[in-house]
Amino acid sequence: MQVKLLDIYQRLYDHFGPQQWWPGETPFEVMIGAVLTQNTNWGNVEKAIDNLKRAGVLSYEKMAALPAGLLAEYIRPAGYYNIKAARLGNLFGLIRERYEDSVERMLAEETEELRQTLLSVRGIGPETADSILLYAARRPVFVVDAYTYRILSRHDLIGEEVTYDDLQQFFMDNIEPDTTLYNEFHALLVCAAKDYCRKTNPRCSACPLEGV
DNA sequence: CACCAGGCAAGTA
DNA sequence: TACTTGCATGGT
Repeated sequence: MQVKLLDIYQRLYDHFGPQQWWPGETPFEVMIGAVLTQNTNWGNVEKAIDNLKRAGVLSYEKMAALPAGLLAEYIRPAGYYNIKAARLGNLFGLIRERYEDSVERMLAEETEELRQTLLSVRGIGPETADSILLYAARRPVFVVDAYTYRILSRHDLIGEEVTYDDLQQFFMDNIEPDTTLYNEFHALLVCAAKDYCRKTNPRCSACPLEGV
């Protein structure tokens, strides 16, 4: 492709500044947030995580031992609380059975192997798996989401038919592996989509990507 | 009131 | 295979 992705990144960074996404205190907290934020506003996820913190159960050992119904109550503000409680339970099952109850051992797994393993968990799809890899395990893995599609297609940079893996590969083929850069770029695309590329606002006015 | 939010899986034909 | 639906709270 002719357009330089780094040019897009630079424009967005100049316009919006650093985003400092996902400032969780531990990789475990970040991982939980990755599941809770599925199709959900981050503000609601913070409420759920705050519930877990105040209850003193925001650790693998404590959370994995909770009855499903109680876990669901804590994460209620994040929405879809029953299904998310089940999904977290599935993730804890993976940690128990494959990584000997050790989050550290899981996060130390080789990147591609860990990605495939995460994808085998019911309730963890590509975006959640890659968010865990990038934001919790700090691997240089690009996270694609609905906003990534929307922005690139609105600017005629991709076709409507590209898959998640296509788009991820496109970014990773054109940008050097860099965890911090991938982190900021993803956050900036979300930021731009919210401000200029909403579903109800197909024509961007004052868009920082005008003319790319 | 309607619409949206940092998805994913199951059901239907 | 290709669409559609369910899951659910909270902010604008």
